[in-house]
Amino acid sequence: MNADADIGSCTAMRSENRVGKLPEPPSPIADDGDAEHFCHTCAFSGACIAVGYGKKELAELHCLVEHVSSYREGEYVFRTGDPFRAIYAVRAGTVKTSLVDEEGREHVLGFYLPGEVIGLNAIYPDRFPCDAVALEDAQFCRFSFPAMSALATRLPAVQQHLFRLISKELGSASLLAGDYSADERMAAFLVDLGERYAARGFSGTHFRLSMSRGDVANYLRLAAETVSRVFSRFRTQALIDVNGRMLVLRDPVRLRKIGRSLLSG
Amino acid sequence: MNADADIGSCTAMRSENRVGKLPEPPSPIADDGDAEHFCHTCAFSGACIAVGYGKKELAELHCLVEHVSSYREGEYVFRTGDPFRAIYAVRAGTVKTSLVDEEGREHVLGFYLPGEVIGLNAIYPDRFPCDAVALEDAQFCRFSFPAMSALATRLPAVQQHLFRLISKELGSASLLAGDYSADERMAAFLVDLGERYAARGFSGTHFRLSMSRGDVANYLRLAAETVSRVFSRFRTQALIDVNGRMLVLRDPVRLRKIGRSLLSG
DNA sequence: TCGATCGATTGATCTGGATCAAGGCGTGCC
DNA sequence: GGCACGCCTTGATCCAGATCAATCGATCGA
Repeated sequence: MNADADIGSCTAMRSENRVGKLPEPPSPIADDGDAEHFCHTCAFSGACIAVGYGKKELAELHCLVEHVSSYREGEYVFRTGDPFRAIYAVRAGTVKTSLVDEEGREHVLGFYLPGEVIGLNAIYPDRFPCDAVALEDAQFCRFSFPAMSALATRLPAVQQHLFRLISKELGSASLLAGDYSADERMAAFLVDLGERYAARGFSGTHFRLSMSRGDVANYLRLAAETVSRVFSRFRTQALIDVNGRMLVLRDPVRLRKIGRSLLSG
Repeated sequence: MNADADIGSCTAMRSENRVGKLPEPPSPIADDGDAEHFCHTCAFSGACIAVGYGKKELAELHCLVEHVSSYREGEYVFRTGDPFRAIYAVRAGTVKTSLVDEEGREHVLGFYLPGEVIGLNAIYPDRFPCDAVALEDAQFCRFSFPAMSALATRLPAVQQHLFRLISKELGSASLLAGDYSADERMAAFLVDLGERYAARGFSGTHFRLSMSRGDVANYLRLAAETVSRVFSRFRTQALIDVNGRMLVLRDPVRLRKIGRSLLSG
């Protein structure tokens, strides 16, 4: 549904999601721990790019990571209009991308979890068409896009990966553009989030929403009150447990059924 | 707004749009006429890829065109689930892409004019995630995607072009996913269509809608009746003239203002 | 400890656009 | 020519979700 995209995966993560019922889970971090000893700090030694590439590719990508940056909650990774130079792999934290239209209304484009990539929509206009804000303290690996393209020229696997990355995000965006009910959207959103966490090695049923109700609402094209109401309804239907931002998917199967039109489509 | 994308442009078109007030315009065809003598019939000799590449690239791309196909109105170029092998450049006619969800509801993803490319959203799933139907008799150049990728590996310009193509479509899809009123959507849609026609050398203010009201409605997430009503309202406001499917943008400036949140964003 | 502030929930009401319904109009076919 | 079928338009009504409003915590700084 959303941009479930990663550069080569960063999937070597082994971190356990220690969430039990509704305690605060550890802030997810994409860190492989070992696996070629890359992606340790994502600084010089890390590329957050592991699975699927050989050592040669790894070493090359490795050199691409220009810079690892940390941002505090609320800080901007980039802003609308900034010249496009690089894409960013989220290493820790969650990012929201959004744009403010001519009327001053905000439109949330997406939420990005550790292991996912932001900035791909900037390639065409050659400027960032949206803002990217850290919803929690976050870390990123910054990849120079020109350098990455050059590498892609030499390594077909990298090129292919980039194509797939953008194409995947295109598919997600198109789906979200469709006409669906509030329940369908919410269910699909929750299941999708769960699956993305699960893909990173975290719990797919117990997690913390790092964004406000307002952000969820905006993303799903709903009002914040509607999001609240749907949560309540889903709770009385034993589909989920919500406690503030802590969330438990109690019946992922039924949720998936509700949101099926938007999922895996 | 929509996928205003072309492979290298096909822009050498010189065809005049002979539409006066509301007569039937010629069916737009992307044909450069001369310019390296490519893209004549788009068969063996044409690649529909011209501007920006040197002769070498042209010659190479040229060889990529596997196949030129003609479709009658209503025929499918590809269907949901078909294995992804190639992308298609529209040479003539208009194409609608759409998907049918689990509930059986259709969701129109986009309309593609001559010079634009369909199939890019199939890269990731490696299958076409939607149907593509000719809304009028149409012609396409078919490019093997593996071959194109291989070429992109050798020719950075081609790679860059592909990245931009997908990224552009991603931007359009995200915009459309936002929350806007019926008027904003319609105005933006009309202006965007006009601009895309204009970019191909046709009139940007006098053109024929090749899709039904129902298709426009579905694309804009509205009911067909609403599209009709907005047309009527825009007409009484002297913004447009509509006569069946013939359309005149009488006040593009004001239209653009109405749809500005969705345009050039 | 006390406000103050901000986010979330819940209730009451409103409304943009959907849905239902009834013609009109053009086009093609017999 | 005339009929039938699709598409489009227009009017009447309905409803999902927005908006307005009130309350209830949390969190936080003084």
